[in-house]
Amino acid sequence: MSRTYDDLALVFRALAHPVRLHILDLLRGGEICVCQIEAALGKRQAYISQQLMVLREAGLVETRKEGLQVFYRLVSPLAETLLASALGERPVPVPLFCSDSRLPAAVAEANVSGGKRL
Amino acid sequence: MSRTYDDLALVFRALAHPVRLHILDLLRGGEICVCQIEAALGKRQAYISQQLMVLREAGLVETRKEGLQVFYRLVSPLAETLLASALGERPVPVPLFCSDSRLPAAVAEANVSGGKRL
DNA sequence: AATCTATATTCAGGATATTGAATATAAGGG
DNA sequence: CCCTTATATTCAATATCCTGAATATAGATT
Repeated sequence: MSRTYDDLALVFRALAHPVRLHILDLLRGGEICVCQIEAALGKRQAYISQQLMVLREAGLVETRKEGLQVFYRLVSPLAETLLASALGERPVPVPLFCSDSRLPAAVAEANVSGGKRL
Repeated sequence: MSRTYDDLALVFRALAHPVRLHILDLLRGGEICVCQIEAALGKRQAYISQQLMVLREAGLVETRKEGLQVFYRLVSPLAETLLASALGERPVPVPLFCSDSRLPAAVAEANVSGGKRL
């Protein structure tokens, strides 16, 4: 658990970008797919994908494919802790209109978009 | 308490450098002067001063002059929290060979040399 | 197979960060 | 004053990051 300053600097560097911070903040609520990130941020898809690549290479997130969609999730306890310190504790994400536990995507979407559809 | 992602990114960027992280880690033990940082890191003075300038401009540290020496201290609660998360809680700094409270420098130095990381 | 949809990659430019070298300032002591 | 010590700043070269544009891939659908 005793990382070098170099290792830690790499983590901080990955966090040192407003768009990446925004993405990570969304991921704190649980796994979501790229299209949802794209919708939440209102940026071009390719741009989002570039930032996601940075987060992937820094080891902060991992992916899961489901058909055409790719779901991202936080996998770095350190990053989660740092985000909690920087952004505040996030209330437990409670699905607003859908409680089907077989559909993490739908649940996440409901929370991301503020409970739009479904 | 609700900072923008841009504001937070600036803080993370200041932390995203191994030498600056090392300096900040030293400062967690309390106020120390530049010469001590220089000794602890074994880098050129001008280089240390450059990194300190970055930390100053990011609002993470402030200085106090005492004769020829300049003492630096952490002034950002957020940065302190992030450092604690990344580096672990620091034990209360107990001076090893000197308990003279008029000499924060000596106290800090004792902790610096006793708390090697990396 | 052709095509659509979701996501990823490559490329290039400009912007910014890094860091060594040299120099500048500021304060204390003789 | 001059000198020494402690620290800061400037300059320049290189490296890295940022981001738009274009393109590529992989899976689903017809």
